Amino acid sequence: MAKKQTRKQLIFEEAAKLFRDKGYLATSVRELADKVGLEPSSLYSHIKSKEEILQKICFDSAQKFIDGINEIEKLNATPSEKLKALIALHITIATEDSTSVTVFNDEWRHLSQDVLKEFLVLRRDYESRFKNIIKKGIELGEFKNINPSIALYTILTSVRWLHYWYKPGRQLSPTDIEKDICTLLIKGLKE
Amino acid sequence: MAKKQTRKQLIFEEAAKLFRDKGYLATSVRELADKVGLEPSSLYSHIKSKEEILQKICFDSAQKFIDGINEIEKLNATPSEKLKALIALHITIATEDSTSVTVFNDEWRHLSQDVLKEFLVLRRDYESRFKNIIKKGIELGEFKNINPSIALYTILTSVRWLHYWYKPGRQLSPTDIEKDICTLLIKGLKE
DNA sequence: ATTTCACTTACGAACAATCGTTCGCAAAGA
DNA sequence: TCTTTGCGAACGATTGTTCGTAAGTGAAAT
Repeated sequence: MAKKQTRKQLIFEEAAKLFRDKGYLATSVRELADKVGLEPSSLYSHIKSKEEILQKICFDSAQKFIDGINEIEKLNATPSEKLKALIALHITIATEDSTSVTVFNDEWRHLSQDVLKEFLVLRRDYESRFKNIIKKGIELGEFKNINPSIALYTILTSVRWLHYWYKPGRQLSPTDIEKDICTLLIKGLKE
Repeated sequence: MAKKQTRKQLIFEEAAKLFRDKGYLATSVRELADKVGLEPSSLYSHIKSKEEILQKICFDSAQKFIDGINEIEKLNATPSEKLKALIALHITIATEDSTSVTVFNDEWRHLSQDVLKEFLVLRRDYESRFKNIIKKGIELGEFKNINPSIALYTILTSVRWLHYWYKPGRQLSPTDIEKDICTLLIKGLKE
């Protein structure tokens, strides 16, 4: 039982790495089997399909963001503080689960129709809640009167390069990175 | 001759759209042929290979950015002004060539080894020149003392969502968008 | 301690489908 | 007549997955 969990886990981990490095479509089941040390057909004792793996990665990652924003919304804090917490959340997830998050960001569109629809609902909901925090901040005069969608997407995507640059063991810690990105987005680059 | 150009152009345009919507690997030559109104084999009277199309899209887009930064570097302007011009450049390209730029951003990694190497050289060079402008701004005290790489990548990627949100005919013009994004990145969201 | 039994895991072979591309040949245009 | 363009058929390669079967595993029964 414990061993089975380990094998299955290994498959998902190696798959995530391959999806990240080559993309979902460019990753073959045979290649994955090779990484895990099995024959292709043997994989199917552990997984239902190749797409099942992508689904798990995408929805697990999504859940992390949702859990995060759930906590942040509960906070008794100003929009400024909540926004900072959100940026911190994204950076934490991007540095701690860099592999999965890259796949989540770049490969979700290869989900099959039904699952894709589910996924997009989650995403739309998340974006809407994020946007509400921005809107609130504008209302209260904490934020500049910028189009909320523009602010939302600029902030959302401005954290999406991390996986490609950040390597654990870099001189800069996630905390340092977080500080700089927060500064840039909230106070601007200009001195 | 004119007709040939038109046909070939049509193929590249339809291919770009398909690559944007489904990804390079998920786009089949048969599907492309269908869009163009030809049989698959007939495509090869106009193109050398499927990858040739991807190459053209990627390098043509790259050239636009390079041309842009060439002009900007020549300007007798402060780093602040140059940065603004760079952001404007990215937004202009993203709104005017939204299709190609999306492919350029998301599909370059499917270029074959040799060409990929070339491509990455161009990109590294561009990023380095962009970063130098940021560094200069920090030196002169125009910009905050943020890690230049972090500033670079945050700015670079913060413009990459446009293709997904921007549709010609939206209430917001590219100029409006540009204004908001510049404000956000340079002066920050905080009032 | 040994045997039995059910269940999980692994394998080799093969499947149908799809992929990008080639080839010989005909039609069309200059 | 020569070159360009288009087509149908087919190529070899690769794709995700299935199937029958054998080996391994752990608990229950002898």
